[in-house]
Amino acid sequence: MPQDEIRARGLRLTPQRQLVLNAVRELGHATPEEIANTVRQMHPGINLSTVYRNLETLETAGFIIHTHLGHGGATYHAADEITHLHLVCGKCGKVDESELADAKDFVEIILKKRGFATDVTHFAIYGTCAACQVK
Amino acid sequence: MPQDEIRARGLRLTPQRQLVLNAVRELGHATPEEIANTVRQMHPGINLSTVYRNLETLETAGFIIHTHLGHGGATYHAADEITHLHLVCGKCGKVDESELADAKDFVEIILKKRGFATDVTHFAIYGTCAACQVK
DNA sequence: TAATTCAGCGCAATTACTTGCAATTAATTC
DNA sequence: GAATTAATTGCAAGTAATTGCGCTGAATTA
Repeated sequence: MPQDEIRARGLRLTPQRQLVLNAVRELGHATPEEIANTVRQMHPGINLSTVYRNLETLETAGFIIHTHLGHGGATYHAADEITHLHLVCGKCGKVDESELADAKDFVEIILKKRGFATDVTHFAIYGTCAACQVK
Repeated sequence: MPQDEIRARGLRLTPQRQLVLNAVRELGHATPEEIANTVRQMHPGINLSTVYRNLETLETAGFIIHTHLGHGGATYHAADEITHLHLVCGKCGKVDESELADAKDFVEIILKKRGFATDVTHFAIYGTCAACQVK
């Protein structure tokens, strides 16, 4: 439970912040609009700018992560639920998954050659899924 | 020269479209605003919505690519100039590069295990650069 | 070259997202 | 529990990006 962790970072644990984090966890992949709608079920008067600010604060603190699954807006998910790589088909938009271990050698090559510590959980991999390659 | 290629896809080759493509090539990594400013040097009255639409059309047609280098807006670059992976440091924002060949084995694993054909040129790799790891 | 077609344009409206600021309130201290 | 501090909020304004629509013009055809 990150409530103490939120306070440990000098942040306030406000009801709005707790609700935004809960909504991100509950929804899995979610747009800011979807998160706001979920939060409004418990807190009807919450302002959208409050949701956006909390999303940014929670991401900076490491509790959530955002990715751009295709063009347009970002989607958010809880950081501790990242257990797979996201494979996003550019043709049909389907999101498949692959084990983090599949990127292990690749991550080591980049670290050795460039000194760059990759955060493989923080990006979606674009390409074409098996079904769309047939077309 | 993709002028014939643009027409081959049933698209018109308008002066505005040509200028947008030229601007993306000239600027390398560029935001829509930067692209619009460059285009306006040759075509002062062009509308920003025209720039946005042409960016989307050119990307759909495969001439340019956009990535989200960090939070916020996208940046665009010409598709045929993709020769490296982009390594984006989440701490200082610096963009480093690594050879496409470094992802070769990783791409093969994903294709074999998931049947997913990765387009490695279409994403930025997030993490921490060598300098920021020292901190 | 003129007529025709319809992709593309400019404009204004709209949507998505961010920011400045005064008021509120979570957390701390006494 | 009261006083204090400053992070956070709601609101309105502002910026970034998208969309609907009537008109324009690139490309085709005769």
